[in-house]
Amino acid sequence: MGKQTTVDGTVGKALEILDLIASFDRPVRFSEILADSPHPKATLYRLVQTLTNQGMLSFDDDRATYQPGIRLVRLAHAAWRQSALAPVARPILDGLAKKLGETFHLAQMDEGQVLYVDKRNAAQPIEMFSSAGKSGPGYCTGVGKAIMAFLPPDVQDRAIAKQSYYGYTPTTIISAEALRAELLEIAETGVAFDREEHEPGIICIAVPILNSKNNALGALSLTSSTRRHSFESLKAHASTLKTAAQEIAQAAENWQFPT
Amino acid sequence: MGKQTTVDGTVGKALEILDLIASFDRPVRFSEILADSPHPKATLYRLVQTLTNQGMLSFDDDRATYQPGIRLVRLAHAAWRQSALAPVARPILDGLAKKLGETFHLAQMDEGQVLYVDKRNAAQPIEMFSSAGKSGPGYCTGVGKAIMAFLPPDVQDRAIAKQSYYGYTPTTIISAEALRAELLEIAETGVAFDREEHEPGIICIAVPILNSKNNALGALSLTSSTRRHSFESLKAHASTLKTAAQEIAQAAENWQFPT
DNA sequence: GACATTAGTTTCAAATAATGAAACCATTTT
DNA sequence: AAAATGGTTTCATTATTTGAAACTAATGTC
Repeated sequence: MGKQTTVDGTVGKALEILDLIASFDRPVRFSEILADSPHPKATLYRLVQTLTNQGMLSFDDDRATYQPGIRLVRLAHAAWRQSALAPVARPILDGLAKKLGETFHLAQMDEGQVLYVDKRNAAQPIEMFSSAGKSGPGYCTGVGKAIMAFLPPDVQDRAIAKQSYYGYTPTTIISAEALRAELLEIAETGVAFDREEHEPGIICIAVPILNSKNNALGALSLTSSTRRHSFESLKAHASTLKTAAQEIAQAAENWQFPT
Repeated sequence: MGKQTTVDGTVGKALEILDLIASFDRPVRFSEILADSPHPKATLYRLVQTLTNQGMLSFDDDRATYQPGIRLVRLAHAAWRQSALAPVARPILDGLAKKLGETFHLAQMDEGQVLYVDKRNAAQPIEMFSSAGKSGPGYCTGVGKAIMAFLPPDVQDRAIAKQSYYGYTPTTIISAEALRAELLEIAETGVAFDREEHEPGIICIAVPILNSKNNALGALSLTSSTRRHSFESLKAHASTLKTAAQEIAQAAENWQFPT
């Protein structure tokens, strides 16, 4: 009878509020949160207080605004270090960027959303959190499709269902059926493309990083613009990317802990 | 009667567990968490389940282990972007690193702990989350002392009380009284030093980043080794650092949002 | 300067969710 | 086969959360 709106008691509600506040992307006043939240004033008030006490939100006394707190950054550090992929992939990404002078992304998937966990750009110095931690849609990015194509059926179904299918550009995939068809093809070839589906002029080739069961742990992509590359010239990098992805998978698999 | 052990209901407990799991710094099994937690099995079990459902923890099916989840990384991205200091300080840090070819840290304080929010190293490319998000003790680092010296009395008292005073090296400050004395001095001069107090051979000079009320928003430091620098040569950078800190403070203060 | 409005905080009885001892199940060990 | 370990579920009890409403403080209006 209808979908469970995912709340998981008080903790769920509190985290929902965190998300909400983060989504504003600027300090917000209590009343703004209230307007966007389903909770009554008093309830929200106490929840926000708790989060603030806990350092998950920080409160600016002068401006009376809330924003995501610094405790999150500390926790995320632990998450990142352990997200099997990012740390082990670093040397490999470095190598790719140095050798090819292109822009590479390492991404994982979280609830149908692509989460970039690392990025290399031979030209500019690395950006910090400003790019790692960023997230984007799964259905219209190379990495997103590469990952989705190699997900266990049930997880894949959920991921497909969670996409928005908003038409960013004329080539964006705007239906679950079309996405399913493309995922099948990607599962065959092991390579995904972004054909200006998210942003005009931006194209990319992506390959999944697969574990021993052939499930995607993440994906690796080379991003470029239509001015720099044609699809043919992108395809030329496919095997290099595949090799790198395999190396990363290998390294991740081997990265076990002493017992 | 006795100190409130900071729990804030269910949400507090859940976050405590997150911290606990993060502190292991490797995937952990349920029983390991149980052993280190004050909660009975069933309670902990449900809490961990909730956190996993919520993506704050991720569960490895094969190994039956938990680790900090990827949703944290996404949230932290928002936190970092908004932590008034880090984004506005970027160009200034870049400039310092390029000009002086030294290692710089930008840090804030969270509950008496120093949290590094950015780092520049002229020699090597920037490390990502691997250094940003890292945290360290406040009482034996340059940035920690620089910040603590410029905290409102009540906050400072709490920060002083929360230090461990573990003697990392022979020069480590190992009592609250000694720390207080040094903080007074730092408040006078506006400059803090780490005299190999945290790690042998590592020294640093740090200055606070102050808001208009003379309270510390964070601190900026130049870190080096005893081989590269004497204290005198570090001191020579004091005014450069102070200027940079002022610029950052200025930029942070001005960084308001359109109304 | 009184009056109204908006924004934030507190109260308290009712509703709900968290608790944890114990039982249970599934593996692994002896 | 028996015992132990590790994880999961149950359910009556207990404690927390809930939210309508009352309240306070600050700001705006006439």
